[in-house]
Amino acid sequence: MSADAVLTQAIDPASDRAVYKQIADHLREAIGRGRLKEGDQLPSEAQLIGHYGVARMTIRSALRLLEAEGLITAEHGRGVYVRARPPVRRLASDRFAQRHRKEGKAAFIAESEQVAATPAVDMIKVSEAKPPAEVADRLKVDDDARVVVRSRRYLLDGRPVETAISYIPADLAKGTPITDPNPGPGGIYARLEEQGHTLARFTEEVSARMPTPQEVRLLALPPGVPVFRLVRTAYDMDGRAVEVCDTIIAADAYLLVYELPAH
Amino acid sequence: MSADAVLTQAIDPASDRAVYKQIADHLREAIGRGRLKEGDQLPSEAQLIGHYGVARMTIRSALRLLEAEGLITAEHGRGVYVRARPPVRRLASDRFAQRHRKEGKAAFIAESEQVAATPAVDMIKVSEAKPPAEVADRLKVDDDARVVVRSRRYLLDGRPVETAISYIPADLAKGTPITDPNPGPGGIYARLEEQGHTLARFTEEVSARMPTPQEVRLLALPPGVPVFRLVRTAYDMDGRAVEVCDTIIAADAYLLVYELPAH
DNA sequence: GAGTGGTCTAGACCACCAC
DNA sequence: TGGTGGTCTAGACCACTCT
Repeated sequence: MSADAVLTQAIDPASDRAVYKQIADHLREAIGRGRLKEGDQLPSEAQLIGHYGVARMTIRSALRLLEAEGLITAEHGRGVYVRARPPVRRLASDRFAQRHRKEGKAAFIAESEQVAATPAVDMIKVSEAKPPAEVADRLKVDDDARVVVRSRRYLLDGRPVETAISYIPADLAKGTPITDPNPGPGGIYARLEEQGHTLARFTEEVSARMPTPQEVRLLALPPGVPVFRLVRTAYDMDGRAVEVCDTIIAADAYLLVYELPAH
Repeated sequence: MSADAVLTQAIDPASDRAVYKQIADHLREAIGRGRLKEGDQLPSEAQLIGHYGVARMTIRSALRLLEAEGLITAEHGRGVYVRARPPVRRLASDRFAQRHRKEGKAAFIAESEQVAATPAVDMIKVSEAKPPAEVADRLKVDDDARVVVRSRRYLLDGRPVETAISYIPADLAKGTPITDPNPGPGGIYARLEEQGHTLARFTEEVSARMPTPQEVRLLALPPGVPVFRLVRTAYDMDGRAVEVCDTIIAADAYLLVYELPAH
């Protein structure tokens, strides 16, 4: 089993470094050097206790450290495994370009075709409310203006990958399918353009942090995986902000690619 | 003290949820609702033990959970505090635009002026080596081509904020100050343009993950803070990749802002 | 010196999984 | 049923900070 290949080092009792950190160092190094590969099972807690001659909590402290670093996942009743990184999806900065909407496909649908996965959307909720202050700022509307709030979750092959909440000024959405759960072909951007609000540009604000417990549930996130938060604002040809979309995605599943001007 | 305002709830022994998770829920809620504000001290472990009537390890499990979420930091001998978020620096997508180089200022220097902080660079190392495979791909050179490797760390007001490693094809750098620790006014981009490689565009690939122990040291990162990794490739007017820069920054200190085309 | 968090022990019982 | 990880107890000693 993997134990023989991994359990080769011993604790240095003279070292100032805590025993559990030394054990974590050994395991991290085994993963880094490829002695433990993605999906491999680590030695069990009992084996680690036997090899290092320490108490169980000391072993568990080491494992929790590596879990928080995103290197391993513990599976109750089965064992501890080297975390397998999910296939990475590239999000290109032109993914909202008009040409991608011409065939009546919303951005998420078009992307999912490239990775040959089955897209789905669930937990769709549409309501009208006052915008959060952050959103009101970006839409340049009053705090007590009304906005249509569209929230939903995206899935690929049944696995949740993204949550999103869109905010559209109510006067732009009223009387259009934007207020329906299903906004029709091409998504809400197509509907906004039909209303004369041809999209001119977007800004996207990217941050990253550890997920909230709610996000852990919604995206089925393992420990040690941060999330990206993308706040995208869409502007029409008149420079008016017509939508703000607040998106949360698992950071280990995405690579964001942007073009920067040099002039 | 804060303890009275916080220690108001009790464990539900009928709940399936683990006791330490319930305690973490209480404290997380107190932080979320503002009963505990940034920088506030949490009740001590002894106070929490007394209030909840559980063993110390149970309290510590709850605190470690919140620490991994980035909500609190423990300070040895002092107490546990609600994590204060550092001031956020905006990195705009035009930060490498040529106009910002005209005054002889490298990007980092120009940015630091906007936040009225004192910039510094240390740990500068310049060497020549074979590029990592990822870099060779982006530079479109052979794996055994030679590149100049420039690594350094940036600081604001003495606090480390960024590490960066640049890779420049050796034939572009030879005989220029690019191989010197100090590349001169405007940085290496100014030197490349002097050599006739006027910069046309950049791509930036953004990922996020938990930091390695080395990154924790170099950037003085607290637990529960992910890092951004930015891999930027610079292209000249002929479409040739002239530099790849691999940057690590603390995710809690940065907001990345990009412009997306709509056409 | 008093109070704080950091590490570690040696047990216990439970829940989940695979055989 | 045996092995796995998840939770919890009741201690101990240590290192750090502040007064």
